[in-house]
Amino acid sequence: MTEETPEARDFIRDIVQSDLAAGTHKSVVTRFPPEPNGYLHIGHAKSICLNFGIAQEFGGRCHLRFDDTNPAKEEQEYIDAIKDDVHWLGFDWGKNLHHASDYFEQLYLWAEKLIQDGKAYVDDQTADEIRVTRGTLTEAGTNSPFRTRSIDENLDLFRRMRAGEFPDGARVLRAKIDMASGNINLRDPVMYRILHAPHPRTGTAWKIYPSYDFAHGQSDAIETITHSVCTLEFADHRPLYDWFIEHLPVPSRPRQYEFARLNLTHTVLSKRVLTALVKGGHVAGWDDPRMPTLAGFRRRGVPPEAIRDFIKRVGVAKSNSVVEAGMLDFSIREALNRTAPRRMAVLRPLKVVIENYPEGKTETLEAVNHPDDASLGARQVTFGRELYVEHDDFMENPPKKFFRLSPGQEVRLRYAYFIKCREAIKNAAGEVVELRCTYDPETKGGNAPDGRKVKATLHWVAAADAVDAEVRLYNPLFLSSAPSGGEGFAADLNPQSLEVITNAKLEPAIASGVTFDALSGQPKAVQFERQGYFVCDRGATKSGGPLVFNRTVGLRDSYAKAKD
RNA sequence: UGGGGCAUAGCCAAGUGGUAAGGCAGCGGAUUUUGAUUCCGCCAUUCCCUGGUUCGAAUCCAGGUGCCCCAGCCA
Repeated sequence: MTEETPEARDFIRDIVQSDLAAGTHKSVVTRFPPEPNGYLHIGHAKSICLNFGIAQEFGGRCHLRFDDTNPAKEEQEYIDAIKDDVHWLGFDWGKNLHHASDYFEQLYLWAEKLIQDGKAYVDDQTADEIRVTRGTLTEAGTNSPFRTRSIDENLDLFRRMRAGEFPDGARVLRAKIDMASGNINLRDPVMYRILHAPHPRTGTAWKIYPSYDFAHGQSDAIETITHSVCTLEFADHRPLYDWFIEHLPVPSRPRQYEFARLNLTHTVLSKRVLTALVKGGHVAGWDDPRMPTLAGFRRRGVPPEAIRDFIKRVGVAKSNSVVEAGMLDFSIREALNRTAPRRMAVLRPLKVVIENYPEGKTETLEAVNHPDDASLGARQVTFGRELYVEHDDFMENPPKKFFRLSPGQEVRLRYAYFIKCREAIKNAAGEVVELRCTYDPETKGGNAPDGRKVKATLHWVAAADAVDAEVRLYNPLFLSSAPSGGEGFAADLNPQSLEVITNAKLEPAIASGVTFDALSGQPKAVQFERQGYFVCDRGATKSGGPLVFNRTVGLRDSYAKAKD
């Protein structure tokens, strides 16, 4: 029934497969290593799907490992949110939850070993001095005056760094590699810095913290990670990754592979900018439905399978690319189309009075819940003399290809009757505020016994039992398709990214039964016919107040497209 | 000659010497009580450029060009 996009093939999976075939590894072990300094976004989803996906497909395992080596930026809130999001996306690390901080003691011991081997030294230079002596992209650096310190002095100093004897920034531990290397990462990289900051997990136990470069590869080795997959910008670090692994008695030999990170049009996937968006109040939070965060997508009603499908379609390669946001919309619609029950909701109501329908009378009509899936059943809708239709579905002076309501034009009200517009009533400002129509009682259910056809079918809601709701429509966060994410990013923000409609009219069956899943409490997707997919926003729906719906994604609209 | 990476359609992306997959978008057309869905069909004589090797090159060789990343005690 559900058609899965064919299994992805990519250069990383090819490597895994041949390593397995060659017996290099008996099973594959990967890891997803987020730093808990922000929420996960769809770019992380690519890494999650890759790492967990490989483990699943090849019968291995994938660890969740927090790369928590910088307590100055990391917070427990982010750790919790990341775990939630990975689970929501559909992956499970089982017992394999790890933290780089679990290995602080081992890492420290290995640092001492490097000192003892004459491959690391304590540098007393200031950060500025280190920067200057590192050289430039085209000129070699120069050796630190402390580079030739004795092993004993290095050991003593390093132990005193750990003991907290020195203030932040006073000294660092550096690997002794090559200040003239063309690869700047090899110019005696910093392994440890002094940081008197409490850590979310280790508290105040440590006064020094390992750098990414010294922590990551060794953590991989400790966990017997076979394939350490990361993004392209770390390719330059691979020689350093290998250098530490080669010079240390680590328990396994992981290999690093790099792929191109995901970029999406009309948004930004940089933690720096996303954090600024939240902290600057440009959005309502990390889970604002306009955010490209997993939390944002979830709140907007995007099902996790849609994100997985999208990631699968995008593929994995090494060339930088920017994927059109429309491709994600496609995956979302495809997932939702299969499962979302249909309902009628009028977003911008225009009152309709059926003049030849008896005053005070109502009747009940049957409407199917899904046109292609009878198992979803049917529900009853009320029809009466006064109705609401979509304001956009009426035009007083329609252009050629406008098939909807206009004076004298007959259309079908879905599941109900044919109606014909007799007159449009306007207010003092000349705006159409009400339509006077007639209906054909012979067309009950929506077909004319005489075989005549109409060119449009409209959704509608009976005034008698319409339920009021607020509906929030979301549009791209940024105006330009490729926002720079630079300093002035705020000027590029789309002022129309959120449209709030406060007077929508829903058929009552929306309020009862299709809003939240009884067991999981998750919002249930519903299609408002001819408009799009929506979910109830529980956070915004206050008890006693009107329901609040978020538009997940609109339906394709070839008419709107043809108009432009 | 700093180091590293990448160039295949509007956007992704296969292809690894045998004559350019697939998806998204777009464009036609059929079906349709959602201008939705579904279904059919079209959409690169050419793979950044220029030479070369070869019966044969997107794939191999040489030389160019363009774009991305790196000078945090961030990851």
